[in-house]
Amino acid sequence: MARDKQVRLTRLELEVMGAVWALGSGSVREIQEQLPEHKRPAYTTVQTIIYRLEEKGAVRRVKKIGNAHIFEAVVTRKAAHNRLIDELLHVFGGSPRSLMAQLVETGQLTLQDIRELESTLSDLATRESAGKTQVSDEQPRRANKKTRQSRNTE
Amino acid sequence: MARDKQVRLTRLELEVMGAVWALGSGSVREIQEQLPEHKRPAYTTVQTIIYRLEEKGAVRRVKKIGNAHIFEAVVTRKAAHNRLIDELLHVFGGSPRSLMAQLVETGQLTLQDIRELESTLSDLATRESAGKTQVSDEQPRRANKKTRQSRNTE
DNA sequence: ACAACTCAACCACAGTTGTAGTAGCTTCAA
DNA sequence: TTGAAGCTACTACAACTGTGGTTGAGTTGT
Repeated sequence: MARDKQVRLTRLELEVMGAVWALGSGSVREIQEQLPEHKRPAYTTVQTIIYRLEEKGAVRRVKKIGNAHIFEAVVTRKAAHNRLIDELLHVFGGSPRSLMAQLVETGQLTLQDIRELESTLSDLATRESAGKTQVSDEQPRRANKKTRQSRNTE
Repeated sequence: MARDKQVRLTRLELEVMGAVWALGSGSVREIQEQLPEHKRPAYTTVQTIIYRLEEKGAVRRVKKIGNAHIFEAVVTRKAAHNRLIDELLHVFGGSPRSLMAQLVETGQLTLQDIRELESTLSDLATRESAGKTQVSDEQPRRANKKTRQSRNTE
């Protein structure tokens, strides 16, 4: 459960959060360098965004190494993604189905994908009864022994 | 085919476009009144948005009734939705699957839904071979004789 | 101990968005 | 033909976004 903080993130903020999530934690410099070189803003731009994210409560300073602050995400990737989905769904009149339909229609989702999802899912539903199972947040292909500490809040 | 105009729409603009799509065409007043009463902006606010949408090429004036201009959408609902999906997908690392996974995880999409979609889809795929089939954009339940002129661009 | 670096803090600024007021045409009913 | 009502075309403006410069303090190798 754990009520997640609801913040609206802009495009650039999301981009930066992406870097933070990928890093786990890091300095502004590290975060900047984590961003793809082509669309990599100036150091101070990233810094500004980090500050704004901090005000919004999306990241926080955890410690200081040398004279550099180390930041980490407060808002989880999942929470942020959820927010986005909700907004998208709102536009779609709240129907996840029409969303999916369109994904299919544009070929972004194949029948194949759906079948896979379905089987994964029904498996999951079955074993659901006994023991908590966590659906992985990302890289659903590599089923390694869980990427980092993924708490229930994540 | 038919290359659709790619415009970025803001939340409010989308809201207004929603009204325009729903109406087919209408005056600023009609569009305003089409919006849900709770979040209904002032007349002039809607007017401003319409003007901006016009500049962006998302709507156009089709005629004049009395002294009121009648607007209609240039950008289709589908095109706009697609744009949104693409952006969301970008955030999700381009994977529609993780998007779906999350929809499922949050219970916004049930196994049931997926199965239905799957069967609808495989049916469709089968008859695809012979004759163009159009997956409906909205209200998939009421199969009435097409809501107005829906051109191939829609 | 100091020069060379690196960061943190601020500041700036234009473009976008949300929101709406005002002034002045047009129309329509009397 | 006139006045009310409805519209259009402008204007305003604050908050939010994207982008990055400047300045000065902290850290470090030599």
